Amino acid sequence: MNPLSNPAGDAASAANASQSPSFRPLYQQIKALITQSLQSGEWKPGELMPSEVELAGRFKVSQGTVRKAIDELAAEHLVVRRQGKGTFVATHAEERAHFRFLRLMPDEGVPHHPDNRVLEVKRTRAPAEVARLLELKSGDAVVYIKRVQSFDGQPTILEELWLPGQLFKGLTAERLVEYKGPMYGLFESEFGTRMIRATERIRAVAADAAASEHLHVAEGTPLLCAERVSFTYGDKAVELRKGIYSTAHHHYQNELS
Amino acid sequence: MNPLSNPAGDAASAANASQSPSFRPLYQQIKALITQSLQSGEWKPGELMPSEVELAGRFKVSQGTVRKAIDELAAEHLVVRRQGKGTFVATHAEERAHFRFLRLMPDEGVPHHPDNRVLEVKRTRAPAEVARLLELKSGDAVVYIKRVQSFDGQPTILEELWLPGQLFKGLTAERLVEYKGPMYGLFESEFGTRMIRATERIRAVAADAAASEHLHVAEGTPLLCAERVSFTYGDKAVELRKGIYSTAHHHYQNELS
DNA sequence: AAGTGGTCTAGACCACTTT
DNA sequence: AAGTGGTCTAGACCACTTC
Repeated sequence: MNPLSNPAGDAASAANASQSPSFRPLYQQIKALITQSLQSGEWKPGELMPSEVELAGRFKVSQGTVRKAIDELAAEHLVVRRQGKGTFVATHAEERAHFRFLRLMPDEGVPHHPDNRVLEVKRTRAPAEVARLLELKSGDAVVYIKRVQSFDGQPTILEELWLPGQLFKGLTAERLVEYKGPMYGLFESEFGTRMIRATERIRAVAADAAASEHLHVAEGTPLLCAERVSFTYGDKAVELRKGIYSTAHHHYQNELS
Repeated sequence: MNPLSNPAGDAASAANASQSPSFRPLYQQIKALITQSLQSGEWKPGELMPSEVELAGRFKVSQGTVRKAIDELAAEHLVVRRQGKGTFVATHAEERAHFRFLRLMPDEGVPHHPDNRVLEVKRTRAPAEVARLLELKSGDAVVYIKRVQSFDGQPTILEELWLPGQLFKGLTAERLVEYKGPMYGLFESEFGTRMIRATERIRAVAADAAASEHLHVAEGTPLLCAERVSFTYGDKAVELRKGIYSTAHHHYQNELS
């Protein structure tokens, strides 16, 4: 009640009205506001964000509260902190940490001479299964991509992607081929859709005719099958990817922690 | 220099002597001290730890500094915080989150009626490959375990384990069978070795005769092969596990975040 | 009522980067 | 020198659990 004896309590009480049910910490609310600004593109991937003091002033809270909000955003890889420089919006473009979404590693060393060959890009209608996983209606427009990734000249990954047609209107084979760097970099810079997290389901399958042809292995060869659903802000599914990995000289690397 | 104008600077300066090179935050040092106490067994898995105020007193730092140290330990799953109750040493025993190390999930629903059948337990000498991954000398004593895990009566996982002989002296088939709950619970309560994190390498392989027999699949069937190295405190490798998973009705679940 | 972790603030100083 | 994030402290109050 008394600003002098409890300046902290004021802000907290004002925002939360001290209601026990539906209580939400101030820093969570600030975090949500910052996330909205990220989503709306007020600060674009790779750009410098306002400083902590600046944000504290804007939201009328202490720097410590802003700090805790940004701490969580950094832990979720939505922003990157650099001491002395500032806080930056995370980006898939320059980010060396695209290892976050590329888990297939050579048995020794690091990926060498990666090369992408686009086999097909077309606009079509979502099959039932795809629609279900992307939370679309069956028959909605989707972009379909099929490509092969090679390392050291060895074809290693055959993958198919489905993207919501509405979000990726101008996506053509040309732009896909032109673009240098990870595909998620293209998605975020050209189509304003940033992949935040993904879930994968991994199985062992036998090589079918297509896999045999593109990965240069005998039909029936055991291969890894990774089915990925990627999400953007607000846990909205925006990519379905089905990858077939040859694990003769590579493995799927995972950390349990 | 002046305690009145900078009470905070005092503790920090005293500990770090304001040396820029080799600078290490106070809370990191506190974290290391607490980790030592965890490792030494001063507080055992499942037990209640001293409160933050108590620890702050012991280490002669502010509660906020202890708090930041414990925050990181909680993020690494070494301890668990419970509001109103206190901070507890994490345990594999009651921990429902043994999903952290069991990534194979049924295609629908959650694991049902799990059942473990121990096929073999023996003490032997480490093969070169095993010794290398466990950071032992080739020929050192190891415990070898082979078992099959079933879900809903369906044999699904065939796995082999190698453990350093020195750490698991009294480990027999009987104790393994008697023990109810996850194996890591047995390891931590009976042998004082707690698994902290692990790395896995996943491949697709063809079922050999053994896999075919124990998992009831035809020879040549594609199966997942997960090679895991687990680490305890101080990043010391203490388990090598090679699992063969049938992915007919299950998949390896992974979160990319 | 007492104790615990959780939130919030204000202020000082440190480490790092740029001007 | 100035600005940024990073550390540390002290103190108040809140939410939750237990007595």
